[in-house]
Amino acid sequence: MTVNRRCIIRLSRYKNALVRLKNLGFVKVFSDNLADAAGVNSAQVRKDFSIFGLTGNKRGGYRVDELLEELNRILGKDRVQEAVIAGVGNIGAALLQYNGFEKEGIKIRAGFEIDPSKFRERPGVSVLSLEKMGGYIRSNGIEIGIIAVPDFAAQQVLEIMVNSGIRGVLNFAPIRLRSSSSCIINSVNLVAELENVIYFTRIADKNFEDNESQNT
Amino acid sequence: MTVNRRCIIRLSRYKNALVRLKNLGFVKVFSDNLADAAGVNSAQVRKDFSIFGLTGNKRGGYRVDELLEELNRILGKDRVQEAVIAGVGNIGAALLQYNGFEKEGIKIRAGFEIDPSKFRERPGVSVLSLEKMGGYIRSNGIEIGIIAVPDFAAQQVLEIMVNSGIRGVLNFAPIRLRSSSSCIINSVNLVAELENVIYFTRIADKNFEDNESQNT
DNA sequence: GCCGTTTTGTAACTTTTTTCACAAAAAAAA
DNA sequence: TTTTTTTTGTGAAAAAAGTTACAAAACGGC
Repeated sequence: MTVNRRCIIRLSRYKNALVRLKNLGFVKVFSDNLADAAGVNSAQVRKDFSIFGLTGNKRGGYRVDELLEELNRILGKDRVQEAVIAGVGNIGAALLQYNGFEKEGIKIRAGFEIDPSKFRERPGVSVLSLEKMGGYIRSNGIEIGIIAVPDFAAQQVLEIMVNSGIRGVLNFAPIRLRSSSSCIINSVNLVAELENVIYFTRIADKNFEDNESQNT
Repeated sequence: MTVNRRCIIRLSRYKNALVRLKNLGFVKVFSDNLADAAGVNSAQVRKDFSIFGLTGNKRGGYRVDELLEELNRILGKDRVQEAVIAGVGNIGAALLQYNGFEKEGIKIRAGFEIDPSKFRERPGVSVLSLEKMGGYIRSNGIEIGIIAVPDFAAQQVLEIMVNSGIRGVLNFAPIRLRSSSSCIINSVNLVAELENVIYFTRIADKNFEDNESQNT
């Protein structure tokens, strides 16, 4: 009954599925369809919806339009969300230009770097000195930050962000960040995610070999 | 007692923490230290270790060297893991050059694209036509794939990968991929992760406002 | 060598998350 | 209109994940 990280991730998935269904001309949708698209049980879908008071019609399912609008509202899409990125290396630069965010109403306003060779003024998104980050966040009232600096610099960058008014952070540095409760942190560790794939792939290989040897 | 996704993610974190501790000159480590570094309970650490038969010494903790070696073995670091990337747009290009993978013994061998303007032969990593992907995977015996193509192309790319011998995939396309059980899929949805941050940030703001209005 | 202290390993418990199952509602069919 | 069918919404049950708590072991000081 509580709203947790995974629950919100599921809402994002339902939303994505709905956008696709809408583009295909669907007008209504059943919990079953969304469950399938999100890879969960249909009761899970209905339960998630009930948490947020999203209701459908018995036998009629949910109206795609309405549901999409509600999900967008819940996920904060009723206004453009602005964010900044610290660290414009490989990952940071990619995110700075990534059109997936813009499509979903998230606008990356600027990037900040320590390496001057990466500075550049651009029409939409500038890359500025990391020293200017605090001031930028404060004067533009930015609340969301993305950390894509090396692990040894991440905690310090976080502190600048939080002190300047950032309330939520998506962190790509492979280290645990500590923050006051006033700042939400969500970490994505790309290496760990790939190690995860590698682990389960090898396990599967092993099981397969085991099965084969059993068959002999 | 079961090995699940989160458990392996934790192992990666313990491993990262151990590397840092080793560089700081630590010779032994306690479950407490690792728990702290990974943001979990110390019993969780010991339980995770017990699943894999990793033992320490009562009162003596764990030897950093040994533990690191064991974790590396479990996570498949006893040999270089090779991977290919489909889609060399923003995210794909960043991952192609990301040094975090190489540092952890994961070698991205090639990228594959549909857009010829992105083709290029490079000393280490070439970007080739997507049409060549199947052949490349097969002739090099690659088992791990990274999908960074747009959502509408992802399922098709997955099928080429699986048919060519890929056994595990890290997927960045914001769509649910369906595969035979012979291929492990782990999806990272960057927009959903950021939406997650935004959601909880707004909730926190709301609670804060609520608290303030209570104080008035 | 003995004693107090610290830390592991794990069994039992608690909490969280997911699934099952079904009454109630509503559409469609008869 | 009545019956049948389908699908929601939600308690209750099950499964999974995480925490507590403590006996057993091992280190260091005396």
